[in-house]
Amino acid sequence: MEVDNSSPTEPVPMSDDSVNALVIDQGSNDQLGSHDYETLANIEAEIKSMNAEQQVGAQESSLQMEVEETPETIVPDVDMSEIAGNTSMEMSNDNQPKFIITADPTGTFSLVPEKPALQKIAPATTTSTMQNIAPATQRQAMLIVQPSVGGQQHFLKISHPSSASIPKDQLQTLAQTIMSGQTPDGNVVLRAAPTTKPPNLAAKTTGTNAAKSTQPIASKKNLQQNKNVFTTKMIISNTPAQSNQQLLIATPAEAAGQTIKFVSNTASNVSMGSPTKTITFAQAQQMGLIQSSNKVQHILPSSGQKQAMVVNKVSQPITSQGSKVAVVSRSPAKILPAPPTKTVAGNKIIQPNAQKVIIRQSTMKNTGANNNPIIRLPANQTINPNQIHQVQIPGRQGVQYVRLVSTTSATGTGNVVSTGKNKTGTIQTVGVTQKVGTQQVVKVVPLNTGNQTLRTVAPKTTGTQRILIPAATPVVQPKTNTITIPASALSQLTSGQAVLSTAGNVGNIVVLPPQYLQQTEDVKPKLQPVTSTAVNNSQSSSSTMASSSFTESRQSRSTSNADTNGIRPRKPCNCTKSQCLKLYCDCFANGEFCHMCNCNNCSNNLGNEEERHRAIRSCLERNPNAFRPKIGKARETGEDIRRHNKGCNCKRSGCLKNYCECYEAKIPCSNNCKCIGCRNVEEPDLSKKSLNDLADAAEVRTAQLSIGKSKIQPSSDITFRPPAASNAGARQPFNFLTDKVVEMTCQCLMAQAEEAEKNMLNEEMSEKLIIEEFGRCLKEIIDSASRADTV
DNA sequence: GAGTTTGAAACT
DNA sequence: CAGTTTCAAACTC
Repeated sequence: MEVDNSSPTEPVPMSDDSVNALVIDQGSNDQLGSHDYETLANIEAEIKSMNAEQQVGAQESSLQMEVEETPETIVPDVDMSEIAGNTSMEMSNDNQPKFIITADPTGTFSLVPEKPALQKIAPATTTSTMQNIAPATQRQAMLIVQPSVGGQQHFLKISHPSSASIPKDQLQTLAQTIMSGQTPDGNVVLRAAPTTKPPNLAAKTTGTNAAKSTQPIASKKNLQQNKNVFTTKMIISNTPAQSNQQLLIATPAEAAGQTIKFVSNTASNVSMGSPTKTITFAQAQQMGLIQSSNKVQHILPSSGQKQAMVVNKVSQPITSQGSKVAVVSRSPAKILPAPPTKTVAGNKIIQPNAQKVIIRQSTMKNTGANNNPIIRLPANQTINPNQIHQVQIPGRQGVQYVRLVSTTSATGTGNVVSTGKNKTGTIQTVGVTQKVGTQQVVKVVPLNTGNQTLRTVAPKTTGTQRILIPAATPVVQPKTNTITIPASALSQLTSGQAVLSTAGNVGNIVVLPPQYLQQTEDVKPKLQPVTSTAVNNSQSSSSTMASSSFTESRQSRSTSNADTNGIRPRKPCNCTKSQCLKLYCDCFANGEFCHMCNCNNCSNNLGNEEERHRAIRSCLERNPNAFRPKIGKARETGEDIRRHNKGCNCKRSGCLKNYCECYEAKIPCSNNCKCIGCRNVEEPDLSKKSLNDLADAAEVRTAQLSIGKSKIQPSSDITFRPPAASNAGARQPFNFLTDKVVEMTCQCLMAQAEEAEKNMLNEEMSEKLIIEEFGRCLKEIIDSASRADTV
């Protein structure tokens, strides 16, 4: 899996034995400064005594974001009105789906519906889960950036659960610490340090934070007046090494107005009306909440129903003290296709009415009935960023196809989006892949059960952030299980394919076009892409790419097609008649939307979703496996080999041109193939080599004897594969008597005859030599057949 | 870039 | 299921 290594820090080695998908930078010295701890502790103490504020705070904003290191969020790329029918300009609309990307104590990330997640951090609705995650003694503060979009005035608010006041200087210090990821005394603020400690033990940890309370700068009323509030939450724990520590760096708002709000994250019961401080954007900048314009996420008011979202993370200074910085700058993501009425200027535009996206670290365990499923990949498996992974999620019917997106951060995380269908409807999942030592883990969480698709968003020029917003509000609390993807399953995944519907034969398609992948030039993959022998199960055109650099290849190929946003199509199609709604179209076949293609009359886009879905259903009716990988794995001679599931039917290309799907996938033809005159055989095949030698000998002799012009091709280029045979009986020697073999055998015999004649041998001796030669040829053929039979 | 070849997909 | 047609990619010039 390709990793976006834009993080300024080196990844921390991950433990192999853990299910942890991600290990976040941690260390004893990776802590908040004492000053910050003091500040935070005070804040936390006040948070304890507050409960409702946080809920209100959560509800006030219709768009909540907790931005953390490498979130991959997907937002509706077009027509937001279509997605969120109930999304009004009122940003306080709470009907919008909200999701939180969480990370459990072990570092496994997942995207979960906001509601349950919020409950976990909202003490007011005390539940067992919540208590488990946010104990009353837990010291956490939450920083919420809420851009007020609907109103005329735009504020940057810092609300604190407590009514007590926070000295301005301390508030500034805290804010700076949070936003910059670095404390005034040089310490680096790290994201949660995953430990094996269960979340509910967090309260037992002794924190040293001492935060002073702040004076509210904005009232809750102000918050409510701010419609279209964009909220970024930052949860800070008092102890960095705490298992449930959550430190999410808020994304600063732009002048459009945001609110930074401290809300309680504890379960304490305190009356509402938590004070909120409201400051202007300029004030915020002054205070250091917003560092600079180019590092600030801009959120612009929506001017229409449609909206796009570009989220840009706050640039975090890199400490020169060797400390680790968990939060790094990210480039924005862009919703695609971009609404025609909107232009994304630079990388800082966020159009409102977006739905809530909360990215936070979770304190949930990664196993158990109430947890999100974790897909554990074999240690020797490498995740192809563009590959579809077939996942069977317990508790759900059908197969989930998970596509790993190459937005991996320095910590080796990436997100996964999938959709599937069960009896209750489509289940969309979002997961995060991470690499722990040699093991990769994908945690999958269903997004909703509605019959709606996820939208895609393309990152802008740099950065790996994605926004994922489900179209439907209904959310099911996922059953969390651990799923292991065997190597064989991985191998059956097809790169270039997006998420597909599953068992139901029909279903939504969640498309995560590879061209939307992060394509930072300076980013070096951390999780190495598959090797040529691994899981380059590419289909059709995509398979021609070297599997070891699948993404890069595609990128390099379409560099000229890169738009201003750096979004490159994986491989533009040129369909003219199929409307890109048939499998002729590679984009469609790969489950992707056409983007920057050269197709005519294209309907493979969001604007024709209905038509597209119909086409998908049609394809699935014809062939339920239509969207499944064509390249699978077969076990032969004790080892897994890749092979075309269906086999090719080449007749004239000799399976040595890219017309042949096997050849294109760089795999030898197999028994599944019905090709004629196949020469796409495995090189080390001894049987083929024997025949090759036979042909070689024939050619050499023919040449030596100058017997006309041999049609035999150079021996080095000749390999034979017996005619297609799907059963063992077909491996009989006579099946090897192809025309060419016969021809070459005759050449050998003729050469022998010529030689005998040349040597002036008598007829008897000549016959003897010829017969002996014939015997050798037959023996070669038989041996080849017997050897091939064992393969 | 236009025309040809090729084989998968779609159709009958 | 087999034969034919359609289609778009691969290939050639």
